[in-house]
Amino acid sequence: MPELPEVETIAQGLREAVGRRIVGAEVRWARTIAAPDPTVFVQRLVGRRLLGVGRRGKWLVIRLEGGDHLLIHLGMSGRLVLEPEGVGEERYARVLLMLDDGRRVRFSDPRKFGRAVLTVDPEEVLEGLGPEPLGEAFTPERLREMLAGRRARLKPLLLNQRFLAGLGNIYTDEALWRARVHPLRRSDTLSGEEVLRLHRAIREVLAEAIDRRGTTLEDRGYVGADGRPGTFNRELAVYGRVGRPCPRCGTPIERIVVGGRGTHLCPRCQQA
DNA sequence: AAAGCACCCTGTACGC
DNA sequence: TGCGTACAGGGTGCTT
Repeated sequence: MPELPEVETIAQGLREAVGRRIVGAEVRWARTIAAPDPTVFVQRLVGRRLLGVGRRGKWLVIRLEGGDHLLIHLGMSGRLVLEPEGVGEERYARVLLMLDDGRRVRFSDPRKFGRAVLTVDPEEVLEGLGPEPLGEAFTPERLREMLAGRRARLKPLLLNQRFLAGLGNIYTDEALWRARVHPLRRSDTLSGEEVLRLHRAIREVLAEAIDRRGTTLEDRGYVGADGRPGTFNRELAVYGRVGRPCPRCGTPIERIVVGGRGTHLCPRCQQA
């Protein structure tokens, strides 16, 4: 699933197309377009030049000439690929943007959970998001305050985009493992030392994953905008590694369900 | 505020 | 071989 590092990787790849003009657009699955109406969506895109590509949490923010912003959330199975001219059709293509150099931006999404929004005011979509985990404002002290003001279990809290923007199931489990805290720990019970470890773990795991261009699991197919897979899966300590030894202590990794989400942990390193 | 659940989707795994 | 069913998962919305 595309989480912060995957979306960041895609944003970087998409910057390749900055300066190009959209000469055509096609919506093949109307519900992928959250707003405006798909017909209006296409009308407003065509003729616009791409001015910049950014990211906020798991949202991709594409700034367009004329003041519009194309926001894209990849959901679970979304891919955004900048493809050269002459590439064949793809079964799961939901939205296509034709560029003036012949290339196309293809938004593919087998499970149809992804969404695109065209808006002049991105804040309208993004304002509810929590802080950027890699941003300057996300300090250990800030995290301490955030955690102290809540009393939820860590795992669902870290997955909550209104609390912190960008973590998904993979990096939440990896960060908790690195910090050596249990996913069921209540947020307001962490010691100062544990908060520091968690803060550091979140930032390090995300930064390393960006360096590796994200995580591509064998059974799922995330790829960057250039079509290349990420390699952070080689660094995963717990996610999808049930029964395999903890890289730190050798204890077999366990899987529990928290808030309906599969959750991976080392029962020895991460004591409840 | 926290937590549980249904829902949106479909590929895959699994039992028969 | 093929069918039915459960499940995964990000996010939203509703209910308790």
